[in-house]
Amino acid sequence: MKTEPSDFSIDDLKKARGQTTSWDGVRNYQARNFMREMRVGDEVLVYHSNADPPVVVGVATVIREAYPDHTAFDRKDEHYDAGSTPEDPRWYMVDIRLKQKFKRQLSLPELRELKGLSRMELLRKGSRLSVQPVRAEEWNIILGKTKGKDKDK
DNA sequence: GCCAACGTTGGC
DNA sequence: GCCAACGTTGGC
Repeated sequence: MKTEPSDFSIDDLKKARGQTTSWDGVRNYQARNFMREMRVGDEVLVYHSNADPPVVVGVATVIREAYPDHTAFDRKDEHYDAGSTPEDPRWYMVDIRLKQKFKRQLSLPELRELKGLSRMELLRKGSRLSVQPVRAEEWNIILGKTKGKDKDK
């Protein structure tokens, strides 16, 4: 799951009540569909986009499955969508809780150098999906790398 | 700040 | 249904 740290960072998640947040504001159908596939207990990588450098910063756990994103109903919200109503919601969100903030983060350039990630959605040219699937192999490579880096320090 | 890639909108 | 115009994302 991508987030712009200037908007909501992993440190914001860490400071949040219960280290928990609802992932509202997703306004892309594909991303929404991936969120609807999430199940309680699923783990997600948290990624800082539009950062310098962009980095994978940690892991969070899904603690509530998809439910209507009420920010779409709020006229004053920047993500308001008149096409989404409480009776017939178009947009959904999940709740996640911080599991782990990496001591050493993995930057996008570092990810590109890793073997076995060439098919990863995040690394595809022009990839903009803010919620995207991660294959088990990719997950293991990334987590293994953050552990290795932790030891190095 | 630039711009490529992508999604959405709306005229036809 | 096509596609040009437009807006957004996000790396660089």
